[in-house]
Amino acid sequence: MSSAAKTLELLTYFSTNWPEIGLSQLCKMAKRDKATTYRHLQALEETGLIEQNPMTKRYRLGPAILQLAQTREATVPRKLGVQAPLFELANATGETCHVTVLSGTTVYELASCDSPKHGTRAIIDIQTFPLHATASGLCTVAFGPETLMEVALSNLHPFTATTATTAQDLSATVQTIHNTGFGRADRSYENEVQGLSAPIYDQTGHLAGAVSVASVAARFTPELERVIQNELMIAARQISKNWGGTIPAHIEALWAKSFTSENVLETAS
Amino acid sequence: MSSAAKTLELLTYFSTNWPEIGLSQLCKMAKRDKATTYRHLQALEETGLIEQNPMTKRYRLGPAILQLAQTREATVPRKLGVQAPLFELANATGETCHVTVLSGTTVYELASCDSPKHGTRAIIDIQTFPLHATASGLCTVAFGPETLMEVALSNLHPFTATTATTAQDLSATVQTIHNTGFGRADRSYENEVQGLSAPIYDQTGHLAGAVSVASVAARFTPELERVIQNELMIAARQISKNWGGTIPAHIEALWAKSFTSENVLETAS
DNA sequence: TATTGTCGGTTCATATATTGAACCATTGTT
DNA sequence: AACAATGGTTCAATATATGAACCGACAATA
Repeated sequence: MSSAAKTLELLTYFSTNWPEIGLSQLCKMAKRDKATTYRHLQALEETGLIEQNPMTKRYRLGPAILQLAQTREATVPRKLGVQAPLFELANATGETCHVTVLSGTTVYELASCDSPKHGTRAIIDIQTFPLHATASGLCTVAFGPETLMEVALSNLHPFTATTATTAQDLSATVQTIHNTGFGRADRSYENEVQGLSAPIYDQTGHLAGAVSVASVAARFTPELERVIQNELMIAARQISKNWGGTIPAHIEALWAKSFTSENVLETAS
Repeated sequence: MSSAAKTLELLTYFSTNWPEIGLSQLCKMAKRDKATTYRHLQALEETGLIEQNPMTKRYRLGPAILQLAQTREATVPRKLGVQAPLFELANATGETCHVTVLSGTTVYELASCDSPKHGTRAIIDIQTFPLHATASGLCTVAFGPETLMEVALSNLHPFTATTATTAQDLSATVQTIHNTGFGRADRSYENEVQGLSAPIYDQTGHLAGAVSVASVAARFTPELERVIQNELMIAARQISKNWGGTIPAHIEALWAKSFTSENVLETAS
């Protein structure tokens, strides 16, 4: 691992839950030497990516981050095209929704939206989504670049009893997604969460991310699944459009088939 | 210079004007070796701070930036407290306004706001503000930590004929600011731009940044200066309040004195 | 007030990770 | 077909990162 990578990795320890971290604390978290970590922090501080709270002496993310974010969003306006469809999706399904983006071989959360409908909600607070255990991750593996499968296989951490932990499990799960056009995670990341997802595309024509609904497993029914799938299609199409892309014909075909072959009788509300 | 610092420095080459940069191009800009730069870019890509446009093979800022920005703003909600006062300031003065923040020994732009009032506007598009040549920078030197003076002295780049290029010049300029409570840059960064600024404070009680108005020098009059100073005080107080701080009494005293001793006859509109 | 633990920060000999000239493969141009 | 770009890779030389031990400051404990 390069020194630069180690330095950058420190940034991932800052979150809304833990926004300020002292030197010693960060050393424990990152399992690094104090002197090394200190120098790394200084490099980050020089460029403004972090700053030291003058009162507590602890470190927190710095102002340069905002600069960069402005540039990023001005260049590749992802978030802008996500807000409205995601809000719609949360309202229509009554569940917590996420949009993730694929960058390299990592699935990042871009935005999320809670629905006020239910008292209990599925709350996921992670910054990167495991490829093999979440609906978004699985969907990305299924429709993203092939190399992702290897990456997924290299870390089959068993989150729950139903997490795919063997190459066979995983490839079977992904195969199902290939056949239906929807990502699905049956309590495979958290015990009480049922995930469904759909792929998103941008102007490159490649998969750019995924939109997902995290449903509380206890109230998950075939009817709700229909509703969610329907809303996911709408959201995925809209976000793809906003990102300058379209859902490829073969995915649309899968969705159409999925809706005619299984529950023909009614189109979900 | 540490390898990590070199890596991070690459991020500064991305801007809204130049959002995508190829490997060779970046090497020229940063005056670095290709192999080195490539490895640095890979480290940045691993953490999602940049990503490679799969079409053009060029690099651009990545999605992780947005993550971090969310966390930063959730932790230290700077931007939120700036928008409204800055908009007011731009409207009231009819000029382009900026808010800068001090982090370490660097003055970063946080937000800016154009006024639609005039056809010609002062447009400043930089990400960091020179300490010795801009109203924001000078204001920060005057009221920020003392070490800033040394940093300012270490780079007295002559932008225009009136830029302070000697220790004497600079310390005289800063002394004036100490006496008036307003930062001032008389065409010292760009020939046609007259800058005025006021300091901003946060909950630490230390200077946190500055708010500034960049006026087109051709239409700069004593009356306009009065108006701008008045609006700057309002904006600086409001932003400081939003950031959990207040303008220190000694600054308020300077402002009061400035308004009673010089132009007693009228309080600027 | 002495003791102990923890904090942020620093030092320096050791050794490990970084470096860059030269190289390759691909693509588009003349 | 030769040329000049591009992005990407190799390997010996060496500049750079590393971490155990250290320091001074602070807070809690006794």
